[in-house]
Amino acid sequence: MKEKYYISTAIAYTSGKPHIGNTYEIVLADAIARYKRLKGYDVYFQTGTDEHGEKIELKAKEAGLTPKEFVDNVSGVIKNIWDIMNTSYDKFVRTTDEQHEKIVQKIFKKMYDKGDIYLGEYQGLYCTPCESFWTESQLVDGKCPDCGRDVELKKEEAYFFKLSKYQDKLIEYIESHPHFIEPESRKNEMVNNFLKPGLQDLCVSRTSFDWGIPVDFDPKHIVYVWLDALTNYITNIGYDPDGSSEEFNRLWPADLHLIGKDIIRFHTLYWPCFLMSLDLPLPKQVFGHPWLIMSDGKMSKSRGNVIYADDLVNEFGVDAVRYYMLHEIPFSNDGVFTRDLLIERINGDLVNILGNLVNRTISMGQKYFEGHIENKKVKEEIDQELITKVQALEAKVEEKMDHLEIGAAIDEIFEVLRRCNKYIDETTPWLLAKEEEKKNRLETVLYNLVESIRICAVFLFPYLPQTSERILNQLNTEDKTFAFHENSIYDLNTPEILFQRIDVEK
RNA sequence: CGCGGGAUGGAGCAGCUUGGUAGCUCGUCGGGCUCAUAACCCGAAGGUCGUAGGUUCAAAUCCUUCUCCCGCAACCA
Repeated sequence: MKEKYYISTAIAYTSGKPHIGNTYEIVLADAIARYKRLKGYDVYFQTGTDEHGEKIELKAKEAGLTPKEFVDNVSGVIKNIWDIMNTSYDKFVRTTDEQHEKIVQKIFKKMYDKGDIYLGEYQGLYCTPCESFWTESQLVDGKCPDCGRDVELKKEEAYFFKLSKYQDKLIEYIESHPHFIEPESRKNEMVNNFLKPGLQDLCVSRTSFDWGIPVDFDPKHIVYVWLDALTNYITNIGYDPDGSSEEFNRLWPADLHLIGKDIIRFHTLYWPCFLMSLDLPLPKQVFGHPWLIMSDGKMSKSRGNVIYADDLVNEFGVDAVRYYMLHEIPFSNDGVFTRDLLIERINGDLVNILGNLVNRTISMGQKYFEGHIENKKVKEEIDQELITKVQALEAKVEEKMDHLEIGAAIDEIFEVLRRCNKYIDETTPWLLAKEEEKKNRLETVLYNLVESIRICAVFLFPYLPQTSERILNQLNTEDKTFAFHENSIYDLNTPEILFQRIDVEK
């Protein structure tokens, strides 16, 4: 019985087409999911779209569509980009799915019956023309940040969730599970800004708009979007207050919620409290990843610096874009996107180190042995250095991946690829080829290279799935194991260019 | 004094927990090689590790001051 691994991304808000920064998360999750599968886990990878809320109601109106028409379209656009990025999610969920809506209503009712949700009065600073509530910190010079007009204190009937009831239990959980919130700086923010001062009860219903899930026993209230959105992680795997499915019992709790650093609060405070209210275990880890930003700051339409992933894929190919996202963004700092840097990575890493190595090795295999390579075992000391490095790769990649240091894991693989290039210089196959009596030594050298490249290709699969398959295909092998085999037989295919060099005009 | 993170050769980063030759990638310069996508390999130059103090035989690493950058500060997602 394989061990399960449940990973999720946040569900994307269907307010518009996601830009490259918004696309980073699904690629990151995909790399982790593929890696875990490679390591033998039974992975369940869920993503999807979050489709309710006032903002969408407004956007739909602007577009002259019904909210449902609007989100059907945007959800499709998002799913399409996820597919263009070659991501291997198992389920794409939508908060407008009937089943989800039904369970959310049941969850709300269950919390209400339990006494964790109660009817109260929401008091806030309200801007009447904008029909929005604002917090004091959101105000600009004490005025509405949208229109600049005065705000007034307004009261409204609303349902509240008793966050305060679970506060101590949550603090205890966070303290006893030091890796629950990653990176650590985010944990500190949550603990210091929210938990230490004390959690206020959360308003979990709205009456100011209609596009959402109605509270079934009081339909003028709409379920708060976050209660609706967060529960997607359980409703879509078979949670039901009246009896959950076997699948749910197998998958829950999730192993990793991968989310943007901007929504840490919802996932590490509200979500755990909701789960405790439902008497469910908490997810094992929430990782608030950094952002991919432009060199001139955050991407936005008003700045005119928006870049979409599908455009880049059309120009450079999916694996080049994946490589950039996965390699350039550090664990806890934002990564900068520039076109120049993308081209530099393609030429410097994918073309020079990886593509050229595969190409020169296979070319020599064809040139000297017509593609047929066996291990003639005419060994020299220098071989072992390479082989040892290849054999150590699995543990090194694992160490980085366990800490979600994706870029560093990729570096480990490229380190071995560099070592292969060096090995070619050290063994000078073109000189061996000139002497007939060194033919077996030459074949041994090529064998070591081909086998090393095979293993690197296997490890590259989570990050560059297409390239990994192309390499294995060129090597004409089905062997996807990690170990360095001594007795394989290769019949190489003809070499083809993996990545085309990008010419930079100067 | 709200809380937290950061400041390391031209660029981007690692090292700091467990003080003791400052490491990596790119760039620059020089050399080698020719199997390969003008790719690959070797070598060199370049850093008072933000500032000022302290602890210590010894500090990028521990403590304190200050400066600058960034994130968070709840009912928008």
